[in-house]
Amino acid sequence: MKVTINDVAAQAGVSIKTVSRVINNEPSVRPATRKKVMEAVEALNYQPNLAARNLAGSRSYTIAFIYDNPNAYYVIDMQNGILEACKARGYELLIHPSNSKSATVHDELRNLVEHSKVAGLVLTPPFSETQTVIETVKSLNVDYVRIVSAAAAHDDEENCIQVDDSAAAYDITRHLLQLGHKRIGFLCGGEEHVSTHGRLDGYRRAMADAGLPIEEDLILKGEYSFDSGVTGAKTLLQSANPPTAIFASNDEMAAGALFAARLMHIEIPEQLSIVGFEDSPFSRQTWPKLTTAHQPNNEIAKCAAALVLSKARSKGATENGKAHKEAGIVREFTPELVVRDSSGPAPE
Amino acid sequence: MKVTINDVAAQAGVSIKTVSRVINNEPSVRPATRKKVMEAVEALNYQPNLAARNLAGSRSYTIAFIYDNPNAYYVIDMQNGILEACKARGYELLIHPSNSKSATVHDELRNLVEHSKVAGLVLTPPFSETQTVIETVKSLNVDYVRIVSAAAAHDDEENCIQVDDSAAAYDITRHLLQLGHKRIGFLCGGEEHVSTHGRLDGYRRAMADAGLPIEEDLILKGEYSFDSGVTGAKTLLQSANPPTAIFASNDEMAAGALFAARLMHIEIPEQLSIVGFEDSPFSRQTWPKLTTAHQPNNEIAKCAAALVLSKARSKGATENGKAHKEAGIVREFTPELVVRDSSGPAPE
DNA sequence: CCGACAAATGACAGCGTTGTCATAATGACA
DNA sequence: TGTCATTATGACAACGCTGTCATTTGTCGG
Repeated sequence: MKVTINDVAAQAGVSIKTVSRVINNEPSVRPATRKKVMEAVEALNYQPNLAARNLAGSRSYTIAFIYDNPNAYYVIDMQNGILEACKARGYELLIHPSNSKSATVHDELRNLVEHSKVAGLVLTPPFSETQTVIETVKSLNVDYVRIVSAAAAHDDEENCIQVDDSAAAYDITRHLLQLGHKRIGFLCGGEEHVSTHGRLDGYRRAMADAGLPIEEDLILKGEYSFDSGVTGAKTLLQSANPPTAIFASNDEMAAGALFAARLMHIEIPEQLSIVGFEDSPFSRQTWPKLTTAHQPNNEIAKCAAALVLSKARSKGATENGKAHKEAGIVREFTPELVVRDSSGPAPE
Repeated sequence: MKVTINDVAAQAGVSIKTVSRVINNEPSVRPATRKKVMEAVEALNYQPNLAARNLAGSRSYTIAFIYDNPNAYYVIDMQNGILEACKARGYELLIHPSNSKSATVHDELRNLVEHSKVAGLVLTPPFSETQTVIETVKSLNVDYVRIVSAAAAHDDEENCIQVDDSAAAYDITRHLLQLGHKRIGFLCGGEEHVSTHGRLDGYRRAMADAGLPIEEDLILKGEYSFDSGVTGAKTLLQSANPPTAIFASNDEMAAGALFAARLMHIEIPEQLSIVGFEDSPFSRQTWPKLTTAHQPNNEIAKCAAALVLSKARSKGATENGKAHKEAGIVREFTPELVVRDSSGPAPE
């Protein structure tokens, strides 16, 4: 029923240590021996006991996923991606919701790393972009990968999976410009998100490249929430000279903007274009369906997890500091424009 | 830095076995000794090593959360609730997305239980309501708790946390009836969900109690998705004699119905009332905001996890089959009506 | 105050793996 | 063919805890 390393060793006619070497991909095993062992492993469907590995070994077979993003879709997508990567490599995942604003973040992380002996950390925004968090994980001497908006990588690219918000926002803005819009309102996300600044930057660049003036009155602060989308859109639409299009920094805000427009009896997209960002499921569940930028969260997370695992494993296996770049790990993503029904030609 | 049971034993002046007894709440420890040990544990901030416990002990300190519900909000709420309960008792959580329709469910679960040696399972719908799954977990001789719609508990109440969909649906329907609606359309969820039948049952009872006829033409099949809400609502609204209210089986379908009404230029709630079920975040992000039934998923999950943990622990600690009902664990929930803006008086 | 019995405590052997170090096999070269 | 360096393999302890069983301590009746 329960097959241990001893069974495999017996079946292959070698010592358990040799089996251990094979399953851990250690050197100094003759190809013939390796093959014998592999066959035994296959035949018995042996799977190493994680608890024993964790206990005996110096490294652990668990990574942690840390997040403090309230967006359920985002978190689930990320989590599933990470889970896939873990499963593929026989690792376990520790889920750790947190709060980057909490004063005890440092102790919390330290405790997590030291007590649970995790092999690595995957961090998502805004947690991954918070200065105190970054400093803490660096000081903790643990492998980690931060999923961040491009600008937040700083000089830590090797530990980051970057999302180029600026480029994507540039594309979205250009889409609106090509539809003839000249006055485009911009609803910012929360200040603490680096993506907020990246998206705004993309907007500014696109406007500038089109030779259009940037009216600061059209740029409003917000916080990636439905309510802030409502408020922001109302403000823009009630102004003396309202914009013909609104670029909301995420789908939730865009849904809020849609809501506000509905309240004010403004037809979308005839009288006003609204675009979002992220392509979360409900960008297809609004009326009209949202034009947005597709962010492949699942894929991003998979790469992040694969990267942190490759770090953790290479450290264990080979001491020589080979760069050991694993194939198939993309380190930079640019969300792609998805045109749906909430954007149309500028009125008049 | 890393404090082991040996340190505690030394500090308290007892053997490690006694410390083990104390932290596991085993009998046969003199109160004075227990106190001494507790103090040492406190002083050193000792936390047992999970890997070692799992390896040495017959029981494990990990429970698994199994789900196949595509609703991210639902899953996250549940997950957070379970996580809280686990943390409070020093357990670890294994996340296991699955698919109740897959043919390999049995092997998958068997493998999970036997290989990972989990102490218990928490199952959510529709996974928890699938016959093959139920049979499998029963045969596996593992503690489990199914979160289910009341009717799915069958004769397995001791292992269920029940949600009384029927009662809640009754309340919602009565709310519409009190607003003067007489012809109420009903959009069903997926057949495989027991909640679908419970909610329909509540609707039927409320109609019957109000002395109103039940028109089968007004009851449409669907599948808890936005799209099926759109389709169902369109069908109802385009019929010769459309209803004045639509009861959608969940918020996502209700959002779909809202979408359809919008397409057909029907004013909500003036010309048509629409209600949902579940009170997921986007019931507040539609226009108008949805009248729905609040389902306290986080709380439900916390109770489910607490229940499975109390089962697992009581089995280990005391052999005598004490019922050992833990305080504060609610086993039956009835979602409560939340009136927002999508329901209003019947027209005319 | 003693023996008998129960309660409390501790010694020690695992749990299934990895790490360390000793030993054996292999291959190159004289 | 013998020697030495090198690579391959194995024996055994250790990881931090729990389970089993022996031992000690305490309690109570006589």
